[in-house]
Amino acid sequence: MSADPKTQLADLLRAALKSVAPEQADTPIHLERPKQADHGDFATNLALQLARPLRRNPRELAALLLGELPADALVAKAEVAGAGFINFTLAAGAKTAVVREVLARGDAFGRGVRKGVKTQIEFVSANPTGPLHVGHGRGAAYGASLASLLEFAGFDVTREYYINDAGRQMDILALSTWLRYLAFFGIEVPFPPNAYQGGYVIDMAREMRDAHQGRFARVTLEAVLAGTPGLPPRERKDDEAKAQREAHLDRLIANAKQLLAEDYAWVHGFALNEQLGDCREDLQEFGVHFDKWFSEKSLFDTGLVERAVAELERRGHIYVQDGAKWFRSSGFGDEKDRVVQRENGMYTYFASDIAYHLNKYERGYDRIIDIWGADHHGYIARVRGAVAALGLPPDRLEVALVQFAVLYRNGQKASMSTRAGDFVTLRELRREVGNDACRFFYVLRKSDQHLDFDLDLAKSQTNENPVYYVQYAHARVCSVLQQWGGDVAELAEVTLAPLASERELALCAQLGVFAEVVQNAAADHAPHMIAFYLKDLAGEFHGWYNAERMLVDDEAVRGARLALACAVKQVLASGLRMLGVSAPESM
RNA sequence: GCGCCCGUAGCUCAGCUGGAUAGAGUACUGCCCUCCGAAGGCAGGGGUCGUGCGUUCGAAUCGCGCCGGGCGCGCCA
Repeated sequence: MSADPKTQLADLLRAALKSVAPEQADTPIHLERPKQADHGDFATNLALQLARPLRRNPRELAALLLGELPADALVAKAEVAGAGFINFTLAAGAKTAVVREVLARGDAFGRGVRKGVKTQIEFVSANPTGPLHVGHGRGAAYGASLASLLEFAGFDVTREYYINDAGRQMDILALSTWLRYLAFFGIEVPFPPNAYQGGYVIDMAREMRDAHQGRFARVTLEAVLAGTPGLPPRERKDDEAKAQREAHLDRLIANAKQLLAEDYAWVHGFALNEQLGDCREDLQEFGVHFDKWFSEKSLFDTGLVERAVAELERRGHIYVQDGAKWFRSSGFGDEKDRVVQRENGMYTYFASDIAYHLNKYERGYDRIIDIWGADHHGYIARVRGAVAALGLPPDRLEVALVQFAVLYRNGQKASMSTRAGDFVTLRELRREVGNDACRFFYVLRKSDQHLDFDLDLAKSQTNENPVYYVQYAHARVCSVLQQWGGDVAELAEVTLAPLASERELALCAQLGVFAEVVQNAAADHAPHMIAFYLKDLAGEFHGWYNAERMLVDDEAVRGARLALACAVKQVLASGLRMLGVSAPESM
């Protein structure tokens, strides 16, 4: 298979460059697609770049380069323009050739060849303490799309979810569930305002009661509350009151562990499994798949957390102060040092995260991509620092930040606190808007850009969602092909000479950039570029569709046009697939 | 206070890593279904790219200073 026009042109230019200026033969050759049609199909600023080192007029250099350009059937016209650009117009045959290539390669068209680059992507990783909300949804849609995109670009991708099953938040969930459960047996412990308020907690408590009756209720109100500092008045919002509420909660947890003894692990595990199961189901319905669910707790069970901290210590990056162990992250680009092991002997979340990243490296990934909420950006320096301190190459670790989605309802910001139980869940959103619109909408802007998610708009005006525009183009092609009724496979052999109108050639050019868009989007971690590309491609198609008929009597014209439409359909399907959006045959 | 992100059409956003006359969608105006799907197309108005310097052949894009907005700065996770 011949190389694509862009590489061929670059080769021709390289040859010309070598004879015009051998000493500058390494100058990178940049070819771009001009915005204006009369600037041809490709343009290069090579002469402008050479002007400075060679101390020569750029237009003269451009003319010299053109003089030395080897003749090739690919190029129909090449001319010097503007300040010293060289504009190329391709032969019509070179432009339409992409149609045959798409039809020949099918799903594989546009795929990159970087096989063997092991890439791990970790995303969502929400605490399993309640339903996923709209913010998690964005991380899920972004991560899943990026993973598919990288895979399409040729990387060997593993998708991973990190389960925070070892921390205080899980204890709070277990406690919350237990307190709701106790209420069924007349033990009415005042429900702490900083425990999980959501109705799903009561549902879990009810399940516990139905399955186990009073097994976990052989306690008294006094015993549950023993030693707690009590709750400050609701209206108090000062730091002291907050600290007291947290202390109250911690004491309740301690009491629960003591009173339930071995049953505490059961309650904890029950709540975890319920929420994790719900989360998995939710993501699966959303078309988001994971290859591995990695437990934070397992890092403790296998002793990796201990080993990671010990390794940092061995390398001299740990010191003790105020009874706690500190990692000297300030020596690795962080703004200050961080605690890894508390005064009470407990490891911090940071410690297990160091261990987790050590584990990722030990599994031998070439690229490790973490997708975090943008509020974690202050966390990057310390994790990267820890990686470096462990003697691992920090360049392999890439962090992509996803800004929160801010919900608007009736023009008002909607609250999204999980603990308050007042938020819109991903599941609710999916049911209202549909998975396709949801996935597309989420990746329609750069991930590090704030997303104003207007619920009313997304719910009530689904027909205006751009996803339908792209899907409609796909369905239209399917519809025409069906009415034609011929053998699609034969279209791959058809002569493409009848494709000559401006619209048809522009459409071919659009198909031709697909592989490039994929590579750029992959390099930038930017699946939104795929979404925008699809919108553009669909737009070109709709315009053409309205201007020309495909099912005409002239067999040659009909064949060529159907072949083009078929190629468009293929690329639309490939792109939509990357974004986790369906490509319907009819709608 | 320090750090990161952002400021482009009335609104929501792109802008291919420095290129030629800054683009879509939406909204507004006027057209196009006896015609493969009108969830579509065509045409039109709409801009000091927050702002001021600088870097160079050339800046929405790179650097610095302001102005405005978001987020983060725990022995929480």
